[in-house]
Amino acid sequence: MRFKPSFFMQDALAVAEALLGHFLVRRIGNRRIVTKIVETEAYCGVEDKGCHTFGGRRTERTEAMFLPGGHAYIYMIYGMNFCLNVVSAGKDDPQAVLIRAVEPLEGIDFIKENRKGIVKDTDLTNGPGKLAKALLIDKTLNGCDLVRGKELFIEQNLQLPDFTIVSAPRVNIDYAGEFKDKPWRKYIAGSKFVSKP
DNA sequence: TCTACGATTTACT
DNA sequence: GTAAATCGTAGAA
Repeated sequence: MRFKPSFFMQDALAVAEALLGHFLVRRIGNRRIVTKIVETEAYCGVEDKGCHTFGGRRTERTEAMFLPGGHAYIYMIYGMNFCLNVVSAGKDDPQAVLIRAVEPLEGIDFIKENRKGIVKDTDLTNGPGKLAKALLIDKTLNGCDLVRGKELFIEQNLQLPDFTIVSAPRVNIDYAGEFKDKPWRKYIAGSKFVSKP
């Protein structure tokens, strides 16, 4: 079952926590990958020094973050990896949630083809660049609709179990000054599939 | 135009 | 533990 668009209109911090335990689905032709979101990071917009849109920066790269909540913001990092973000809050309020790690549920064979050489199941999708590669996510999906989309979308887990949410500082944003220690990384306690336990 | 560097991964010591 | 890989983008010139 899909979320209502209004689910993504909350601020990034709320969406980062609310997405945990729900499903990220990728469809390519008749192949299908289903994963569970286990780790996220909130990037809180113009106020947040760690965010690409800090100070209202609006460039070609960050344009997708200005879309209404529920769209995808995908960018290349270090010349070799892509990162998937879920745009949050309203139009022209450029916040986003970075999907840092997911747990493969369905289509693991397909994921293994995309992640050649990786043997351990827990190493397939435990990092933003890794999961992008595993789900064949690249810039062609930038700006796509994760609420109504067909190739890449988010589904509600109607049997969401109880779990504890751990808050921790975000990763690799040493340049963010006083924002670098904010506990805006969120993950499911005890999950074997998070990037940094 | 030109330059520096990053919301990372991987391999190697 | 450290470092290389690798290139689009932001910001400066």
